[in-house]
Amino acid sequence: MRFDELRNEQKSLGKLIPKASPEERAELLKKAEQLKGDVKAAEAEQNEADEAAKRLLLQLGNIVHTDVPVGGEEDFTVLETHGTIRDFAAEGFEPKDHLELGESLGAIDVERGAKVSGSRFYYLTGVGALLELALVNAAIAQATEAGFIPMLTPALVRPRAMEGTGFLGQAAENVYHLEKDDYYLVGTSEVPLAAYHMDEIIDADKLPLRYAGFSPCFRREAGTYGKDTRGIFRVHQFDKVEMFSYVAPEEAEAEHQRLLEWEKQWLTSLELPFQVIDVATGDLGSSASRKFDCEAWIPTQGKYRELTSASNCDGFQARRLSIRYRDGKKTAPLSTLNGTLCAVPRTIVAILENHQQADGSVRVPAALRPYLGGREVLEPIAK
RNA sequence: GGAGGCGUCGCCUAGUCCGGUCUAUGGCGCCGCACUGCUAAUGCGGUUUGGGGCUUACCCCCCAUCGAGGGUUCAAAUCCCUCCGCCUCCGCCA
Repeated sequence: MRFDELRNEQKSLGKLIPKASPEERAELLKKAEQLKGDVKAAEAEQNEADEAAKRLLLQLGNIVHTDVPVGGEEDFTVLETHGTIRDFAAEGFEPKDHLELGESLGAIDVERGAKVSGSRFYYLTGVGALLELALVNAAIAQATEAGFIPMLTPALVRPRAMEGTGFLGQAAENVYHLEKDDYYLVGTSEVPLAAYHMDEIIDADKLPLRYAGFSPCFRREAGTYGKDTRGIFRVHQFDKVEMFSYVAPEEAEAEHQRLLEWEKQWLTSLELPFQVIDVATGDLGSSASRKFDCEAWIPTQGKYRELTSASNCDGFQARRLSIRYRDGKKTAPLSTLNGTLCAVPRTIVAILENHQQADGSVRVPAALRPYLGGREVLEPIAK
């Protein structure tokens, strides 16, 4: 018999006991005692089934949008191209890579980063440190202007937050875990921003909710040995400004486009040439139904590389984190979306390489100057 | 790190000592209706969430839910254990 039926029987029996005469009472107690075992067994069975269903549900990835190109990492579709790639040959000099530039500007120190913390760690020094602060301030200013609420978030989170955002699936090997305290180091503020409204029901008229998170990001970069080993393109720790939206499901696709527009606005203001790609199915991860990346041109690599990424997670994270919205009488999972505004090291790479000049100096894009004390050019320092 | 207090269906709150009469009290807010030139006030009703049954739908019925999970018991908001969070005091610390 089902648990709720047995339980109903047990409850009605329980109501009779206090009122019963002594001899009736003994009889009832005997019956109740026998029922106890049945109830317990049925409950255990129900719990087991619930657990199994939950486990299976957590293994499911999001459903991919039908327009997403099918294939692996290389099978993306280019949607748009913006800006002009510089012809350094025509300008009469060979472009230096970001590390060479960064070192001569006194902006980047990877040697001491490696000495202190190991490979893929770095120091931003002098003008490099100022450049990060300028980028972060400019990005937060743009997001705030667009209506995002600025947020400084925890970088250590509980397992539930990590699991709920979908980072303990196939991406788990890239996540740092503090075993002693069972904390995870977030790889993006998407995690604390999504978990922010965990277990909440949000009134429909409060949507959309938009947050601009700033946090350090930690990535183990397991499985990327030998990839992007020079400089600060791929590192274990960096800072990032991230956009995060909670919207009604029917608004998700439009919001995805809006996030992309804000990313394009940002890269355009930095005067970087870039393309927008529709990421292929094999490179989506478990939580996104569709992902648009903005890739900036990196002169010394001769190709476009990912700077920002905007994902539509639909109800995937909301279901796992139990975040719903109330529209009239009905409550239903809402949709969550996230998009990079500024991942600092990669943005620095792109700025240094694209805006370098023949004498080794780097031109500061106009939009960034107010955040760098009006500085127009970063000059190499004497050794 | 040490000591103590606390966590109740939006918010506040009764109930916990002493288990069954809890189908969780009352107030606020909110929603609906009534009434009144309008507003206000007043009256009546409703107002956690999830699952299941019935149903065109509504209604209604059942189960779970008193921070979470275990345990004791015929029976747990109430007793016991573990964990989480908040508050107060002490210690330490940017």
